Amino acid sequence: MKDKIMQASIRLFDDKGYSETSIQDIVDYLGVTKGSFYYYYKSKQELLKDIHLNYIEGLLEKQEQVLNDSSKGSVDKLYSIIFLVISSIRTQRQSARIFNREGRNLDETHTEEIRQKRQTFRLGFQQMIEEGIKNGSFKPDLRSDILTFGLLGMTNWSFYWFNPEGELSEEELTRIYMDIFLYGIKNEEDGNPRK
Amino acid sequence: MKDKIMQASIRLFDDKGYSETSIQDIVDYLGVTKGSFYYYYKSKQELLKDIHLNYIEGLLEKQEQVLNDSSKGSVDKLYSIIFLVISSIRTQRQSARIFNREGRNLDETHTEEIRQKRQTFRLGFQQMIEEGIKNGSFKPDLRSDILTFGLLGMTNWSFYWFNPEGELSEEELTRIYMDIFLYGIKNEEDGNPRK
Amino acid sequence: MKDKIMQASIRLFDDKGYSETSIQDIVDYLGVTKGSFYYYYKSKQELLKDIHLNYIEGLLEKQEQVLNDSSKGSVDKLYSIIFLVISSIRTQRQSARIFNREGRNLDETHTEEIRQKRQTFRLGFQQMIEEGIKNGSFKPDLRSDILTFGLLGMTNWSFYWFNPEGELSEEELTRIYMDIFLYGIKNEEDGNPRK
Amino acid sequence: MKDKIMQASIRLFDDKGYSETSIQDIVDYLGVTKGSFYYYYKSKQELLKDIHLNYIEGLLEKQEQVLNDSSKGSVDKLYSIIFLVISSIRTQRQSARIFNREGRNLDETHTEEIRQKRQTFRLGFQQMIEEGIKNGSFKPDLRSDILTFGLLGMTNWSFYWFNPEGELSEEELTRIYMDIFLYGIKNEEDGNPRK
DNA sequence: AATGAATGAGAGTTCATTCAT
DNA sequence: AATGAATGAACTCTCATTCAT
Repeated sequence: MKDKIMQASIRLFDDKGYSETSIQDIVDYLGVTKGSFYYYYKSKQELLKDIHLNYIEGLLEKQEQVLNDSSKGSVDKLYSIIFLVISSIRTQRQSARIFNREGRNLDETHTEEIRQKRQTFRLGFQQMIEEGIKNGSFKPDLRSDILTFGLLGMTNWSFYWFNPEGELSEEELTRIYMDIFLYGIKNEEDGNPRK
Repeated sequence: MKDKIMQASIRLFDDKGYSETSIQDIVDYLGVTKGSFYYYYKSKQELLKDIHLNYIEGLLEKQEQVLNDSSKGSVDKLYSIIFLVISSIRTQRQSARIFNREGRNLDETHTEEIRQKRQTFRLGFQQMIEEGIKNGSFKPDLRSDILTFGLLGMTNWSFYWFNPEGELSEEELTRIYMDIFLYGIKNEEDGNPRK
Repeated sequence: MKDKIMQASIRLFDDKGYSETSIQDIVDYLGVTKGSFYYYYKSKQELLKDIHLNYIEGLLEKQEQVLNDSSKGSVDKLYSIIFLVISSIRTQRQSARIFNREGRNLDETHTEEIRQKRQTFRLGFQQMIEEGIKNGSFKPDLRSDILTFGLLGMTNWSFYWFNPEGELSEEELTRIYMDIFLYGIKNEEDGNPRK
Repeated sequence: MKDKIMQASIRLFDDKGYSETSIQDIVDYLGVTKGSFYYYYKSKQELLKDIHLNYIEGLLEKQEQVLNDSSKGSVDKLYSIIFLVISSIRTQRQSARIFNREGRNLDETHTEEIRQKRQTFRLGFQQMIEEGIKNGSFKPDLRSDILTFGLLGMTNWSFYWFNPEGELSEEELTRIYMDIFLYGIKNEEDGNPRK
């Protein structure tokens, strides 16, 4: 039941927003009563916190696996992490959007906890890029911090438009992103190089 | 007064969220009473709609100027639009974040209107890229739609981390984004090309 | 209106108890709506606090007048304070009972404030008795503190049984209490003194 | 277990109040579950009723012993009953306070039963005083009813301030009360008799 | 142009109680 | 003898909105 409540809430929070979704909405959706909700969750806040933790901890775990995979080079790791995010759209889109939009509604205690895990993810990404720079995979003069923000912006934005059931597969999208990031979009053979 | 209400609301909506900000919060902030608010705005909704329209229409206008500037090549236009967005962070950050987060709270009538203007902006961007492909500035095999989403994701995300008062100027950030997008991050001189 | 709410609440709180009286009960009694209540009072707590302060401050004021009246001897002052309390039963019975029963439901901040004023009243009483001992009106070996508690117990208890509309007037009750306290109940002329 | 529930409840009801104490509070305090509570008590009401009956019946029993002790004169009986109440503060303070504060929360059926026993106690007290008047121990012109209310007020109030572990023993307090009641506080040797 | 009083619907939460196991 | 899941009614409080002035 506790899990059913969370699943329903994720759907509704993503759809209408955390504040706009009432406990009544959630329990109506499940055909139970408000008392039931409060049997499993101390408050609406706690539910939101659980959704956040669930999401970010899952993401961190998967990221770690990629980063610690010594069989992969930097380019492969980059691919894997981007793919990791993109492929999570299918299963985690709603959680991810809640994660990115509703953090403000967490209370102070959890805001900080979540903020730190979010940062851990970003810094893990960034370190991987710095490694790639050191080992010569990536250009030497890159701003790894900004590049990280840029990559995350690009992938995170995908949660708002990419449809994994559509014409483009997750692998293809990841490939396209990689091509852009690795080689750029400038046509060097147009006779007006670096115009 | 009407404008003062909007400015206060933008600040508060960005800070706490639309639903979490009460009319009382707004009028307290200004030291007036609720009656005043309703003298100028029919409803909270209408205020939100005005904030949305204000933002997107300003953006569209500026975009048009760039797109219609026949003195600029595709690369320059790309630079200008990215710079347009980045430099709006200083003056429009709060509006932009509200625009990207609170659209859900518009009523059906305005949802559609805003959605279309948002799309107009995106398609304008996309067309510019397609032109660049046609005229040989950009690589021929690019997916202009996805590239547009990617670029927008990158720039829009900047609203959440970039500090225009910080060590990095708006021009520098735009330059860095351009370098990444135009030439990529792969180090081709590492002896292991396209590893 | 604010005052009407307080008067209604005093009646209801005394009748059913603070916790057992809902805001709904109060506004139903007055034929208004819950919103009205919260227009005048920030919370149910605040209302309770106001009732407490109203009561104890009124009492302290009247006590001060008696204590500062230099035309009165100690016995007269004793009479006056007892009469003060007894005669307040007619107009303040409900407030007094709330004051004595519901202090627990105040929040910490106000608990302390009220506790101090309550103590001020008691210590004022006690000092008056000590004066009477010093000036020879009362017996020299009395425990003024315990006597004060005893007197207060006796008078406060009256709020639960004395009916000012009944056969006994306020003056008569005060007189009876005075007689007991001044001269005791023991019949010294019974041939078996101090049996 | 049933008794442990009652003991825990007495502590909590006295501390926070009947309405403010939830069944959950009680069972948490004991480390059991709500089901257990309802195995032993039909309802929260029933528990409150049991606490009331327990208290008043114990008191009545002890009172009866005193009243029926033909070896005691009226003054001794008075002493014994006051001592009975004062000494019950140590063991029964919490029950007594609940008894005096929470009667309102009993349902109609039990309100009446309790009211009658409470009255029986008071009338027993009063009769004893009337006997003392008849047999010449007490002054002939006393209002026994009011005197009884006064005595009870004085002793009952002690439940809110007297600390049996403090500097004053139960015997001493009773003695002080007796002195006041028997002989009064007026100093007859001050040269201004009955001033 | 602005106020202050009032509304009414709905929010999150608590809680005594029931019942199958 | 005791549990844990579930209920449903009631509770305090919030808030967008209205309207006479």
